[in-house]
Order: sequence, then structure tokens, then C-alpha cells
Amino acid sequence: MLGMLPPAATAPITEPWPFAAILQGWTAMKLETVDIRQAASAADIVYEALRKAIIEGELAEGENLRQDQIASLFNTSRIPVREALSRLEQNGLITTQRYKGAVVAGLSIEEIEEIFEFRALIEAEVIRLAVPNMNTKTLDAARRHCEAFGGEANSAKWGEINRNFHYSLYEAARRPYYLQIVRASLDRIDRYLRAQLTLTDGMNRARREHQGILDACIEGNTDKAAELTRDHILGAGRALMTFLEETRARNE
Amino acid sequence: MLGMLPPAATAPITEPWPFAAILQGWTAMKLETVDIRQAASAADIVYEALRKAIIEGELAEGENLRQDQIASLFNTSRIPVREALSRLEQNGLITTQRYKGAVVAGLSIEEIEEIFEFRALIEAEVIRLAVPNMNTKTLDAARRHCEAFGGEANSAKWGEINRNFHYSLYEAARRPYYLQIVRASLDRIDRYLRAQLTLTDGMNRARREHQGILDACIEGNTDKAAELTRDHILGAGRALMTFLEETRARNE
DNA sequence: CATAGAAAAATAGGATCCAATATACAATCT
DNA sequence: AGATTGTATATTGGATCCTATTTTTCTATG
Repeated sequence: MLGMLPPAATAPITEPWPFAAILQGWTAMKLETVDIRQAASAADIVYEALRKAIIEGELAEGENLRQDQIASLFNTSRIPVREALSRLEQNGLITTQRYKGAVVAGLSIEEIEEIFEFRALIEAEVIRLAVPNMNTKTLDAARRHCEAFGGEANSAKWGEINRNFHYSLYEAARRPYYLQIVRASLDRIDRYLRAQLTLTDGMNRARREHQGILDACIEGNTDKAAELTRDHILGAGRALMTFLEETRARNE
Repeated sequence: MLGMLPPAATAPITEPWPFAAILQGWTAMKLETVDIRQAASAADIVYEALRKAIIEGELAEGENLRQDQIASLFNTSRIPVREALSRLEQNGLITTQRYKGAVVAGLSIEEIEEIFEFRALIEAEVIRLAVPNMNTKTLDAARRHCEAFGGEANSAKWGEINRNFHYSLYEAARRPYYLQIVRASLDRIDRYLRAQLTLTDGMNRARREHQGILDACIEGNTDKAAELTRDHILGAGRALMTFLEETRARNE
């Protein structure tokens, strides 16, 4: 339901203006900091909120997204909403029909399978590129996320922590384009992945596999890390497939 | 320059309404034909025209895209233009700054290199998945595109034919998500690829390598086709790198 | 003349209005 | 009753207007 969206409008993405720096005089500021000032437009805020709601599964697939409803939720007009919807459609998170509106995009079993297969290919390669660049700082961060994942009781947070763990390793690859694609493909299936983690016993398995990947990275064993990442994703995909086939069969 | 954009607005994407079928009575129509009616919005038209102009290099990188200028070019208001620009930004083809406008996105040497590396990974895999599904029809189509590529004198058409050749093989993979990513990544570097084909002697080499890939597909040699595709892309990337490093060095 | 600062023009973002289309529902006919 | 047609309502797409910000131009001053 749309009512489940976050408070909106009250949470601008802009950082606080650096009063202290101004009071101390501009010389106290590094010259580079001047151009950072870039407020988020209304469209940005709506886009991010909707994106988050979709990938976290708060908006069910097939649900209608009414422009004026969303606009009033965010205390804005329909123009920024339309821009946000247009961006979401470009990312494949929603589908729109002319004069009929937008609905949260659903994925067929085959599409989900394809995206998992794709992720296995890409993320294994990203890890392969990342391992040689990893230093103690990245490995420490990854270990923290790995432990956080194991220790978190609230299943609603697993998806986020799972992302953080993988991203913390992937960043060492220093491949912004790859990472953008990884993010986009994960966005598409994140809801299902979250379901798999909580509804099947995917959690324990993920915990073990994360530890294995992390160990391989610490050892500097590139091939092993890539192989384990690939297996991790394909395994989660297979578990999800059997789960979905059961539930979708049951609903017919 | 923007003046180089196509005539626009005069070319709706809708097909003609099937009068004959109506006069003969609805039973004469296949039931599937009814739902095709889906006109293109103004934003769609602007988006496609700008996308084409950017990937073909008609709009130089760094060039400003003024909303009202584009709007008057297409005889429309700024609203559809803004939607088109928003989509283009999501695809990485332009970059925008709040209150400052949009410019055609340029790529650094490193970014171009990364995208070529990425394409080599993905397209090799797509060919790998495609070869087992290829039949005489797809191979014939690919051969025609391959010959057209060799026989075409007008260098402005090489980019398009090059795309057609590769896509005709890739389609057999039956992986819509992969293909969408392939398309997006090719969009980002197509201008540079076109430059490489025409400005270096990339054409002859591409012709040879296309023939090799096609032969491997005809033989059903999956590994060879994947290997050659990978080499083809990486080779073009390297040639482009040296070319760009020369020209960019010369301009400083 | 050079430069800082103010005024003006240009341009993007957003709100509101109008048009086009779809959906729901009532009225009518067989 | 059931189908069909016309009408009202809802909703999206697009145009126009207003506001916020940037960029440019002009002007005053040293």
C-alpha cells in the first residue's frame, strides 16, 4: 500500500549548510568543498523513496501508482512525481501504459532466473577484479558487515546488510560502471532475495557462504573468492526458484 | 549542434489502422492484433531522437541541451523534453546539474576502457549462451549483416550495421535482460566505436573478425565463438585507446 | 582601465490549468 | 435479462504560468 511509504517531504537529502566554516571565514574551508552544494530536487526525493519502497517490497508488485496520490503524499505537484516515475520505468522497477498509469513491475520466474544468472557472472568477475586491491581497511569493513549480518535478529534489515557486505568487497574493484550495473540488477530482484532469506532458511546458509567468501578474500585467493561468489548467488537463486515455484503453484 | 537533429515530430511511431480487416468484419482479424494500439508519447519521440543523436555522435560531448530549444525543435512544450532528459540521464547519456541544465556526457579514457572490458565479458557470455540455439534462419540473417558490413561504402552506416550483426547473433541467447544491458553499454561508447572504425583502419579488421565469429557460430563451436567475440571487443577497445590517447594528447 | 556589485536576462524546477483517454456506471434497446 | 450505447468521473499527458537559481550585462567606483 502507498500508506506504507516513509514520512516523505520532511526528510530532505541536503546536508546542513556549513555554518561553522562560514563563521570561521572562507579560508578555513578547503577550496574543493565549495562546489559540493547540490540540493536534491523534489523528483530526486520521490524517486529515492519509491525506489526504496519497491526494492524492499513495501509496494507489492502490480500495485497501481497514482500520480496525484503520490504527489499529495509528498506535498508536491504531479510534475516531480512524473519525473520520478519516468526514471523508475527506465530502471525496470515499474511499467507504465499511456493514459493508464504505472504499476510496480513483476518478474516472471524466467526473468528472475535470468537476473540471478547474470548477477553470478558479473559479481564473480567483480570480486575477481577486487581481490588484488583489497587492503586491511576494506577487509575490516567487510568483516564488520559480515558479523552484523550474522548477529542481526530483525529480518527486515537483512537485505540492507547483505548489500553492504557485498558492496564493501566490490568497491575494491574500482569499477564504477560494473558497480552501477550490479546495483541495478540487484534492485530488480531484491524483494525476492529478501523473501528467500526470511521465508526459507536462506539466512544460515548465507551466513556461512559470506564467511567463506570473506576468508577467500583475506587469503588473497582470487579464484576461490570468485567461485564462491558465483556459487553463493546461483545457490540463492535456486533456493528462491523452488520456493517461488511452490508458492506460485499453490496460488492457482 | 542541435540543428543537426532529425526532422522530428512528423514521424509518429504508430502503424496504420487496419481498415480492410474492419470492413471484412472482426472475424477476419486475428484476435491478437487488437491490443497492438499503443501510440508513442511526445516524450518517447524526443527521447529516441536525442538518444540516436547522442550515440551517433551528432551531438558532441559536453554540448548543452537547452530545454526550450529542444521543445521548439519538436513543436512541443518543455514538459516532454524534461521527461526525455530525465530518462537519458538515467541511462548515463547526459549529465544534469540542478538549475544549470543538461550536457551530453563525456567519458574519460578510464571509463571507456572499463566499458569495453565489461562488454567483452558480457557479450562473450551472450554468444556462449546463443550458439546452441542458433538455427539456419539466425545464421542467414547474421551472414547478410556481415556481408552488408563488408560491402558498405558509407562509413556513417557502419555503426548501425555493426550493431545489427552482433544483435542478430545475440538474440539467439533468448536473454532479454542481458540484451538490454548490452544495448545500454553499447549506447555509452558507440560514438567512440564509430570513430575507431572510420578513423583508424578498424574497418578491415572488424570485417575479418566478424567473419571469424560467424564461422565459429556456423560450426557450432561455442568456446571459439565466445573467445573470438571477447578478442574482437578487447581489440577494438585497445585500438580506440591508442587512438584516443594520441588525439587527446595532441589537443593539449 | 579594472573590478566589485547590482540589475537584467536566461534558464531550470515546480504548480496549475486544459486536453486526451480510460474506466465506471446509468440509460436504452432487443 | 443481457447487451450496447451514452455519459460522468478518474487519471494521465501536455501547455502555460510562476518561482528559484544561474549567468550575463551594466554601472559605479577606486
